[in-house]
Amino acid sequence: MTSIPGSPGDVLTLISAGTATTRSDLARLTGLARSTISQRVDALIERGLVEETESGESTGGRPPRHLRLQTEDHVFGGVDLGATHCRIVLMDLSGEVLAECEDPLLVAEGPEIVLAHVDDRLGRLLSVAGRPRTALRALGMGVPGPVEFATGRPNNPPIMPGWNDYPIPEHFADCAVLVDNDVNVMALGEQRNAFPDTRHLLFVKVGTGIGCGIVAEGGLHRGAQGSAGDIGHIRVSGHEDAGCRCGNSACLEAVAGGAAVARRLTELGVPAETGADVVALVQAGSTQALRLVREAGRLIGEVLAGLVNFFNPEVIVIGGALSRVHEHLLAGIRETVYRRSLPLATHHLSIVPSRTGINAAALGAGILAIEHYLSPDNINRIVNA
Amino acid sequence: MTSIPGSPGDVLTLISAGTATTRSDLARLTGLARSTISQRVDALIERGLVEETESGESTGGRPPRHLRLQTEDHVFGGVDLGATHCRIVLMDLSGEVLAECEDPLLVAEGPEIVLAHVDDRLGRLLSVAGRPRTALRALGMGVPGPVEFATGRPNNPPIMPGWNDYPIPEHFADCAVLVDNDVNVMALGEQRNAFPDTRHLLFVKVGTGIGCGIVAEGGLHRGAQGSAGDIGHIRVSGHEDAGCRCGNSACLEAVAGGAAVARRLTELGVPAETGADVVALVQAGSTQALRLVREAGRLIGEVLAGLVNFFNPEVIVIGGALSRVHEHLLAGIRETVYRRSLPLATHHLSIVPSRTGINAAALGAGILAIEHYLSPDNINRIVNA
DNA sequence: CAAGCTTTGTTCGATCACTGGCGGAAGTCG
DNA sequence: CGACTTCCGCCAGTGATCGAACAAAGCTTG
Repeated sequence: MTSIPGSPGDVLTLISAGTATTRSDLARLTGLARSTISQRVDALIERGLVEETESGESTGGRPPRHLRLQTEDHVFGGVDLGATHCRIVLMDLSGEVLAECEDPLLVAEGPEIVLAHVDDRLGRLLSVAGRPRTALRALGMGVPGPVEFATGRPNNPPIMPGWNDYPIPEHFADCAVLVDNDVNVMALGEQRNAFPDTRHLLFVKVGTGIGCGIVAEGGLHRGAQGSAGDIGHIRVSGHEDAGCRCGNSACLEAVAGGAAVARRLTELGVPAETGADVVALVQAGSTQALRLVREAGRLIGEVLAGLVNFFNPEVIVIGGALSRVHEHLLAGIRETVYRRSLPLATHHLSIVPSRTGINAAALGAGILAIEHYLSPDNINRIVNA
Repeated sequence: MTSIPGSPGDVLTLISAGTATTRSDLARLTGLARSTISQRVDALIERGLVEETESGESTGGRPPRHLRLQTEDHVFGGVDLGATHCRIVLMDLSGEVLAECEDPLLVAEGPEIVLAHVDDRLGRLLSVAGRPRTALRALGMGVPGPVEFATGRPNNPPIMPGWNDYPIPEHFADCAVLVDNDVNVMALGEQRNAFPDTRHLLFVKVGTGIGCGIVAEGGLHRGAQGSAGDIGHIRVSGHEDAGCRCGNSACLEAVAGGAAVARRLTELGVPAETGADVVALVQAGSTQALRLVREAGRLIGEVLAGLVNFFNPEVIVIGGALSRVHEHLLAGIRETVYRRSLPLATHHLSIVPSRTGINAAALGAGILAIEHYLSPDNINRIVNA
């Protein structure tokens, strides 16, 4: 029956979430008989999905045998494709990172070259971790542009020439491939790692551009065309003179993105080109850079204030290149959000810097892959096969 | 197992959605044996949830016996509580309206008086429709303020003095009561009635204030504190002088709400007090009123443009008092949204006037009640009892 | 320290829900 | 009018789940 829990997939979900660690736990939580649970767990162990650890502490009777995900036979890849870099992590079923690497790589080289590079590095990571290629179960990938998630095809991505409508998953045979926007996977990674109990979260990436990943009801919100979260081109007041590459003016990105801040710094006589330059200047103690970063925070805060009223998240995470000087950015953001949003929406709202940092996207992409593999439907299919 | 369909609840869901109308349909769709389906359907018929209509058209063999929701034994109430009115509809299990009424009623009279009125009118509607009180299965209610949906308690509602934290459901014994914000139920009603295939929809209510109901993945998004959709206090550019009752300035509501438009009309020498006055003036051919309504549309459009980028809905529905002159309001909204939002997000976006009109909230509230009653969990409980 | 208690996990017969084949019902088609 | 098709109920067979009894393993207590 619907939502009568207890299928192999549900049992595994409870184990993977850490909600249940013993057979008794599972029986209690699912309401199934202990004997049925034993059968299910046996099946999962036989398929290599679960393993027993040695007996744990007794609570007055026979000590339970703890269960956990089997971390040997299954590995997953998380790929963070940026405009100028490629970062890959290899993870086991529990989300532990087994190996990682990062290389400079221009996404503009086109899908053939870039995906061949990914394939090559995945092979190297597998051998570093000592796992056979056949252990690779699924691959998650975050790319810097809009994607039709169902098919894994980029949808007119502005900074990925040659990738439009390219069927990325077909490049990797015998392995499920999930492709999503980079900000989405960052949001997922941050929520799963740092805020597992938070059901509504926004992840704001402040780099050259500005984007936002949306977690609603614990899952990613991608919108009708998969373009949700594109907040870089929302209008901010009082900056009608700032033209944006999108053709409009006063876009958030055109006044508060890393490139925009760098340009304004240059105008003030402090030469800077990229967001990284700005970060360096702030860290070197430039008061002008600091002031502009804080001002950028205020502008981002103005947009976020509206989104807080609209979406009512519990947590807003700030990530991306500029967040390395997050104290100043956050100060500006908080200042505006708490002034301009409704008290009911801000009362329990936290605005925090990213905890997963530079790994956010790759980790999130890996989690996307793991969760796909662990989805009850998929597990039931595996067990019944 | 999870998502193996076929429980009585799932069967009923298919029948109620019109996805399946015969036993064979159900067998095909669920994958269960015909004999099993027959059992299930028998149980549903026995409980009075489903009934057979006479045989339909043959497709070359024995004609199927069509099934539909039993509309006699179950009725549902949908209550639209406004600041100054109370509208109630009585619906059967299929969503058909059996009776309705509307009375002036000040929500500020407080919960005791208002809910006693609701109770009284419900009784009258039941007798008009010729159904016993015991047939009332659930009650949905939309109220003009934020609500903690899980408990049905208003959460510091600004225009509902005396209602803060009042446990509305306790007022109606022996009947499930679901209380939500009025804009939320309007969004739900519009989506279920007019856009059943649309999974992401915004319903914007333009009245004295401005609010927004959010349908994401086919369900209502209420946010962390249930305050999602409160877009009336998002800042619009270029109106720093407009003070708002919330204490800030340049709020959307303070420049484009019905009261704000009326005030600006008065300043231009055309006396008006409320949104209704504005509507009357437009209908009477006042070019100044028309111009201001269109301008209000542009301001609303500016905010919506940002939300379209962020949320990426498929449909935006415009409702509320001012939408009676929707041609002019919509023209302004469309103008700005299509100019300021990203092409990918606007390409398949429709911006349309509400089809359910004045009944939107009451219908939506009724649907909330019906869907609660028809939820697979609840049906399984009923059938197994 | 041995007997009893508590909690965990397994075994196995009983049970119950689902299946799928069969036949009857109720139409269409040639 | 008979052959065919589709729909539906009946019923024995099957397989998954249950629950009671049992075994395991540590704690508790006299």
